[in-house]
Amino acid sequence: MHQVPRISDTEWEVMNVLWNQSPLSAAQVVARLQETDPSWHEQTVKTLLNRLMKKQALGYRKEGRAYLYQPLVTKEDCVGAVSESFLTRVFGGSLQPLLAYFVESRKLSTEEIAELKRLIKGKEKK
Amino acid sequence: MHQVPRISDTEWEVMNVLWNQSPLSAAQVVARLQETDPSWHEQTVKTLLNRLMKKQALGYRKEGRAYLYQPLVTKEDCVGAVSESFLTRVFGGSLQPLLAYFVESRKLSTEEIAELKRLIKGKEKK
DNA sequence: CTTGAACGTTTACATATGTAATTATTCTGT
DNA sequence: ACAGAATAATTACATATGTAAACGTTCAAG
Repeated sequence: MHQVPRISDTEWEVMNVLWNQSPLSAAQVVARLQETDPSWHEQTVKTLLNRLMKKQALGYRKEGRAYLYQPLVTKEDCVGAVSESFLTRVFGGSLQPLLAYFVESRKLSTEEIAELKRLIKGKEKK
Repeated sequence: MHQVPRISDTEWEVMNVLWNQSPLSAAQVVARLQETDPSWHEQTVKTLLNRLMKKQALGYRKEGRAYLYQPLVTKEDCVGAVSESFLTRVFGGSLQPLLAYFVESRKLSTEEIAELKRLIKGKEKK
């Protein structure tokens, strides 16, 4: 588990695109983001890409005129870091209250419940 | 579910103290925080209390020379807001991956597993 | 009454974040 | 070779955040 840079809310959206597929050019990243939210501004995305490079969260290779960006940190590592912090801050570090909260928080489909049971069964085995 | 102000990481620590017990004076809040982390600085806490008041997250009543602070927002509302944002940002809004991640992330005691099953059973009923 | 402790208020300051505009560079077509 | 389009780099700027110091006020003890 490597140490990961702190990634802000909007930066997460950019990273999510690149974790989903990479490498991508800036224009492609912009296009992906605009698919779900047309209000994304080209320059804003460029700024975020640059900041993420400074943080060593992204790298790039030149491809003609454009850069192709790609993650230097895994999503798993970042999810781990931010989840840990979330768990600590909001639920005092105790897993049970967190799980209770989310399980209670919304409807779960029958399949989701089945899946969850399966997961728990897996833990039990150990 | 009221709208809640955005509460930063360090502000959460202060709010947690006051959600746990209130009203408390600034000095008492400082003391509580220092119990778990002696590096808390008096002035830092005062600043955070002030910012939280500006945000309408805290209120106070005068008690002689000192203020007694108390939350104006419930922990439930704040947990709801930040959990929603976390779920969206990190797990694309899907509950199942989040639950899977946390269930897998660490050991669960037998009791915790039992408790979890109970929760799930409760959901099933509906 | 004066002084210091206790408490709140104001000011400080670097870094982070959201959101871009402006500028520089470079490929590409004419 | 030059102009325009596409990119990246630089600069901008308000607000948020972490972390306090400095200042003002007031109560309490001498």
